[in-house]
Amino acid sequence: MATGSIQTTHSNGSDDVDVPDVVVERLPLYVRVLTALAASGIDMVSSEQLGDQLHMTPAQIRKDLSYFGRFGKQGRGYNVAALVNKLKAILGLDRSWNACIVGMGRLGRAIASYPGFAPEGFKIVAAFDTDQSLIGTSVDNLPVRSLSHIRQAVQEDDIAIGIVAVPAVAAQSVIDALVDAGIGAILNYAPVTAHTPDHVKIKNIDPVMSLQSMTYYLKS
Amino acid sequence: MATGSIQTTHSNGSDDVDVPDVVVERLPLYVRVLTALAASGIDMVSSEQLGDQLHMTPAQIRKDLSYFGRFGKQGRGYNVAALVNKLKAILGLDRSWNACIVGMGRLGRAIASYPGFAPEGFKIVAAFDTDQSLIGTSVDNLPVRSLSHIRQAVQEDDIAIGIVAVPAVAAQSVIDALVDAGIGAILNYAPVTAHTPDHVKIKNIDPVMSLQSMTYYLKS
DNA sequence: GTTTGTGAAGGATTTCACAGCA
DNA sequence: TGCTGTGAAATCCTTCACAAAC
Repeated sequence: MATGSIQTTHSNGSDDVDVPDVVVERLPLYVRVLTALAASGIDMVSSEQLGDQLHMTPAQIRKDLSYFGRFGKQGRGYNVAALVNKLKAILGLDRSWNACIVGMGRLGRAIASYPGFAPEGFKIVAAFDTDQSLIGTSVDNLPVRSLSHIRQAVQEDDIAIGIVAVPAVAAQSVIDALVDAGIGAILNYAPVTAHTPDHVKIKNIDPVMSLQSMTYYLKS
Repeated sequence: MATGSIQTTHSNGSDDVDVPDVVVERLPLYVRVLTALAASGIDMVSSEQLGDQLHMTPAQIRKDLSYFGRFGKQGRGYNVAALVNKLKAILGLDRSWNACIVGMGRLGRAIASYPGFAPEGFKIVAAFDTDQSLIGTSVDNLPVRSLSHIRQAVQEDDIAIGIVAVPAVAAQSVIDALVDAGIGAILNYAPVTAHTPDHVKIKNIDPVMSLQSMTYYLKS
């Protein structure tokens, strides 16, 4: 809030809700490259330089940013540190988020052990399964609990994100349970097209499907 | 698809390869749901029923399919078995593909052990790393080789797909090496925006970025 | 001089709506 | 009857181009 706070001149004070999803999905990209630039000591950057790094047009970057405010200065570009902070705040990355994993088979354990979440502020604070032989065991000091405790855990531990790593056939019912427990977002590793109500975001991680569309271009 | 087998009635006489990427990316979704329908003994399906399953409009499904031919029958819908076979052929999924993994740290080993690739026809036939302490070890009977052998291996083993699981800082140079070795497609797990020439497709798997865009919608 | 922010233009994708066929 | 395939319309997204600001 400190330096040169620029109020959006659009409408009211709260964030506009008509930002296209595609724009929101690019913001983490900007955060990442800006963070790298800041780490290498660069403090101003133009949309053209950002476009070179990200292989996109400067106009798109400027347009994207313009949905949220005016962050640049004509003739100079953007202040790297200020912009990265602003974007993190817009994305809600100026705080940490609690997540749980459902499904502690091979995949769930690999996700639980993945060291990339914590440095970005995503803390895995609970793990669930329905398999009695897994319940009570621990993975990286994270005890595996019965799925029947999920509602209580989500509320007690302020869990906003559910990570689904169960077999395809179980995924929709697990997702229903997460929604019912009051989760806000789901990262789904199960190879299914799952459905959530409008107020719950879901994103799928599906390497097989990614491969299956690339083979189209593998003319041989 | 090779030449000839699909004729479109478009006025433009030249062979049209202009199927939008976004359409190609939805085809694996259709293959998956059609495969499930076939397994449950259903042999005809309408675009409306498919739309219900996939949460998309029937018109979009019909439009997507129309890029490749006329597969349906008015009043009846689509023959499930015939359509899934046709789509698999279009995507190149009527054969198997060899892949290699570069980077056999924690993530690379998890990918190598993932049992979801082989049933879909993606065979991981080689693994590479630069770490001398890993080279010579095996993961699930897959020997880890020196990255310097990659060019030879890609050609000898007919490897079309490279899976990148190295740290961010090493990713672009590994990708350059894969391109140089003659790979056709890359599945990149490293959190970087990497660049490839136009003839090499690349797709990124980045769970952290997926989370970072969902938090935008979690602001309470 | 440089570069932003943004209306307008252009392009891509989705949806509509209905002719045509089983 | 029911449903596909597809031009046209509508919507969404990207790029252009330039006034304004530094």
